[in-house]
Amino acid sequence: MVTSRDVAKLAGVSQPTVSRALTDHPRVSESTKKRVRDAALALGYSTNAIGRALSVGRSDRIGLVVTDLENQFYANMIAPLHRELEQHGHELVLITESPASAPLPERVAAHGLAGVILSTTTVDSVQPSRLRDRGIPFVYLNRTAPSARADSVTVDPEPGVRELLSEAVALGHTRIGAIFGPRNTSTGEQREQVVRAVLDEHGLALAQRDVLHGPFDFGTGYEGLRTLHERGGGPTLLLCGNDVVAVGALNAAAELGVPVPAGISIAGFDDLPTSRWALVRLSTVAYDLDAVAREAARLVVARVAKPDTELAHVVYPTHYVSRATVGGPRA
Amino acid sequence: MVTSRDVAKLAGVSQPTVSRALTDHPRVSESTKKRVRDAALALGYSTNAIGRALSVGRSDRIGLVVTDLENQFYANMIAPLHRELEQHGHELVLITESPASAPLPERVAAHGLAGVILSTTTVDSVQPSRLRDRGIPFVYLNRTAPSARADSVTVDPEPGVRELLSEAVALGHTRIGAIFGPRNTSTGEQREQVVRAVLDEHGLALAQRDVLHGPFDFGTGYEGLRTLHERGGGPTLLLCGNDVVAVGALNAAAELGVPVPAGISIAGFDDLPTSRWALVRLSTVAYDLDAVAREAARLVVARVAKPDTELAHVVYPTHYVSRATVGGPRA
DNA sequence: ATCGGTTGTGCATACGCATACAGTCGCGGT
DNA sequence: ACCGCGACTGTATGCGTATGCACAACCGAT
Repeated sequence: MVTSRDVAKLAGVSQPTVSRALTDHPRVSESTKKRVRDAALALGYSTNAIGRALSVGRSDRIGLVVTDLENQFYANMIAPLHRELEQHGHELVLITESPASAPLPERVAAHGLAGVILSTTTVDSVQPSRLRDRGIPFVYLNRTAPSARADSVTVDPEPGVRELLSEAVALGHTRIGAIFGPRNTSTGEQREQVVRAVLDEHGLALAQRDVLHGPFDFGTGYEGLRTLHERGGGPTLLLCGNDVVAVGALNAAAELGVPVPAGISIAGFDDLPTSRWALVRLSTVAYDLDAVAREAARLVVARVAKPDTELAHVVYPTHYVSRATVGGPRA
Repeated sequence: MVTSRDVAKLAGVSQPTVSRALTDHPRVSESTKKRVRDAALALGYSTNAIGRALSVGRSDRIGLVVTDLENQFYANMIAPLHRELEQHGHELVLITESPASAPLPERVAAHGLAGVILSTTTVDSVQPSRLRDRGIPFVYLNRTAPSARADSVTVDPEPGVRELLSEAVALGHTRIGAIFGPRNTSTGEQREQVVRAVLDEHGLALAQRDVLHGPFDFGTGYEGLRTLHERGGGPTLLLCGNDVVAVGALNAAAELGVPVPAGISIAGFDDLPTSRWALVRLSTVAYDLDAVAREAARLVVARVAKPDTELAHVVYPTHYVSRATVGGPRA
């Protein structure tokens, strides 16, 4: 392995000078900088991230903590996050919150992460307060936790939900059901509250029996629609906690031979790329998923660089995208 | 930050003893081990990965190098890879081969990765020989490069393709087209060769005008089907380089109002989870994607632990899964 | 010519951990 | 009683980089 000392020898300078030259320290003359750079290039040297991390006390690695990597929602977050972090010279480390393994704060500290992006659904599992105790910057992505003071980037469901329900009401839907996300989730609860509030404005309410809850995954939507179908005479419009759930419902409907939207209308939330497929054409409450992810990346990076600046709470708007899965209620 | 020295002080031993106790060194008495463990627990200590990595000369981090994180194929690899690596005490770092940034070997070395899983489509971009020069273990996932001696886990297209084409011929298809993967790809080339060979056994051949090539992405399938459709009178069965391409074609067909399989049959390769959706029901050449990914993870881990053991080339079989997108040829 | 100030570089050291080596202690055998 | 050996544990050091500090060289001003 070629070290900065090797470069130093070749360039005829000391090791610290190599370090300074390569980090563009102002107190190094241009001529030495050039000599050092040439030597580094000749030897194929690139500074050892581990040594650097140990020396400066932190790495350039950002952890992304998610509940479930299989989930399409998280899968779609990874690419934009990675791109943005890479541009800032950081790398992305994936972490899942498996209850089996060590508590997250310990794992994060042990891995020497510079910062963490929390995008888990369940609120308490990561013990954010203990993260703060350890001085590890973290940012909430698509969820918040008021008690834990940290940057966050979230989405405001209201405009999108308002548009969606206006259209639904105009189409004549009165019996509306929902498959919401898990109850202990800020995202899930917020979406549920907004839906109920906006429905209330229209003089409508969700019947108890038309409301289901479950994790934000395919199975929740799939099983949910089957449950409602078995009961018979269910809602004419089914609001889903997110697109993954909605697609699960859509697939169950297809299997059961229930036409969408003629038999039942289905709406989602998130506007994932798959929802735009001609095979899916999911009507959904949309927002700029890539921008949200990139913003989270920017926030951690900024927080890592300057831990004591004012907290940022970025909120993205939503809008309704009407495609093919919401139509008039069945006769 | 709590260090091993803090633990040492609390436990009344020296720092090296802490290190040895926590790594379960045989020459440390059970009583001191217990005292050290208790002290560590009391202080919430976990060994600093950076310090450890610098000391032992390598980290426990495995890099996954992919062409395109957006691609569903890679997205589906990540979860099983992560799980398997985590079980072995390694973590997963994502790396994309962006031509813009530094050459991969330098980046890998700089990040201090213990090993690398190469799952890029293009063969030469990563310069595997230079990886070997630097002594960084790497493993090929879903591709090979005969010149570079390294472990690999691949898939044998033949049994699946054979089943697929038997069924297609039995159904009466004679005019068969294909959208293959990129030409400079081991996976793409292999699949193409096998298809041509098996077709040849049936006395069939691909007409030049019915064969397209392109990257393994949605757009390739989408544009490909549109191109064939515009020309008119195309093949009755379209073989796609992988499921992502096939789904692209499927969506184009849906937009164009071409019924599948009545208007055209479409087959894929990989059997991604989305291909099983009731909305998709893609007939495809399948293999155990999770097992392939996990095997790759196991191979790097083993290679990192013992760099000089014999090379492993694991090949998984394929089989054909007949769902809804392949039927008899149009009249 | 002398001196304060600036510029550029080297020296020493620290980061947290692991490990080769040296040392201590206690035990059993003669 | 002495020696030797094994069982533990401490000391010293190294991994590769960054950085505070000291120092040398040089500049311009008096």
